[in-house]
Amino acid sequence: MTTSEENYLKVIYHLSVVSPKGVNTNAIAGMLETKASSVTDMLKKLSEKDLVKYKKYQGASLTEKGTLTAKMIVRKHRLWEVFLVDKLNFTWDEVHEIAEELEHIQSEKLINKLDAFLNFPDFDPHGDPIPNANGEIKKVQKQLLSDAIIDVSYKCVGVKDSSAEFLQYLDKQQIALGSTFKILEKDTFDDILQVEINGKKITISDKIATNLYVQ
Amino acid sequence: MTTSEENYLKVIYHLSVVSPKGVNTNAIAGMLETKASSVTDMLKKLSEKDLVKYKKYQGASLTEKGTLTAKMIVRKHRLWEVFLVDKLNFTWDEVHEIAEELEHIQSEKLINKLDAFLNFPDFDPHGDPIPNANGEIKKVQKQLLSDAIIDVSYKCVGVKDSSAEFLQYLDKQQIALGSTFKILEKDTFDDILQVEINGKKITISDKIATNLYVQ
DNA sequence: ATTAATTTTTAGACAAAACTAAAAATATAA
DNA sequence: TTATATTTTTAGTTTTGTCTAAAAATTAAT
Repeated sequence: MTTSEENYLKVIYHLSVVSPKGVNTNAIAGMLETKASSVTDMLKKLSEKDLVKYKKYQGASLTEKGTLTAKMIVRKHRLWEVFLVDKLNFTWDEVHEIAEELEHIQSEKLINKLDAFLNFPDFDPHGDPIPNANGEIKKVQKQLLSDAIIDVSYKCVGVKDSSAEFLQYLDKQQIALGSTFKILEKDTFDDILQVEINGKKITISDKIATNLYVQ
Repeated sequence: MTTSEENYLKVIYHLSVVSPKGVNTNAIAGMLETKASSVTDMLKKLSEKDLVKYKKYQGASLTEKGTLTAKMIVRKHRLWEVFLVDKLNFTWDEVHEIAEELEHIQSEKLINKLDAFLNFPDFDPHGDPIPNANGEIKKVQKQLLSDAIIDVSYKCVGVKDSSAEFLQYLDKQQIALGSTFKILEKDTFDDILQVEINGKKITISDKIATNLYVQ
């Protein structure tokens, strides 16, 4: 498996959540910052290897083999993120880029020993679930803060957007995984929320509320 | 920097210890399991980048910039080895291969944080010195067991051959870094040694004695 | 000091993964 | 439903790092 092939599988895996019956060539190209023609070439190659189901003009989806492979890459990515944050004291906005490299290290023994060293975490520093060694993922009930109900208490369990900019904004607002939320007021016109976070009252825009998962 | 360029620098760095005035094209090819013609191509490229001093038919040596780059790769390799052994409980014969991949992860911040996490180790699991963030290497007085004197007490501080086979053989003989040695008898004809290791008397062949560093 | 052997370099080709530009298929709109 | 727009694929290049085979330079040997 080359790094390039792995990156394609990972992107198709992530895009399949929203397009389960077939991921568009252009969508893949967009995620990988490459051209559609390059994607076509790679889809043929991955199809030959029985990792991707691909019919011309019909988009791509992962085979069972491809899905498991993709999950193992995601597993590696997220475990390394936990390592970087928990053990090396990186902040949650710094780890994605480094994990993008580390996820391509091959040894299965390495990743299973790392998993044990980290005490078999279920979630990465952004609240995303970590597939176990069999590819099983602990599904968890969560909703966007924007869909939350007034006066009910919630806990922040994840972010939808995990860009460095967004994460740094959350740091500035002192919002982190585990923060407690209660919506005090919801403006129906512009969707701006008055929220109590960890006891403090602040105003939160719709853009933030639609990118925070609570429980 | 590509992985391939880094591997060439690393090999030239290691071979320079024995051929300081210029490393042969064939020697590099041998270490990298590639062909001499490929080496010539790469030497030209590295020379353009001012990492290698290269004159046709004259062999290659590292520039100052190339030396520092090579040292940083060696630093990464050896720090990862310490991590694998000390934190993930790998054995010393398992770590080289994995470190060959990990040494190409780019982030400098990562490696410095890893260094701190490991408490700034001076030596890797095979007794080889770890360059610090400035490329400085703690030089240490050591000699081969084959050059040791009868009836003097020594401590094992490193291995010259760090192949998995040799390391596994040492494990079987219960020889590890820190083991104490005393040569009891030296056969001048076939160079076989009678040695006391950690209090136990055993026979050691010349091949072993010329691959163990003591102090 | 020539000749022979070895090492190194050049020249030309190839595979992987990308690209551009043009053609083909599909989707959208009048 | 036909025309237009968009998406996807094909065809042909490029770059990186490798290869083989042949030529050139160096080293060793008689």
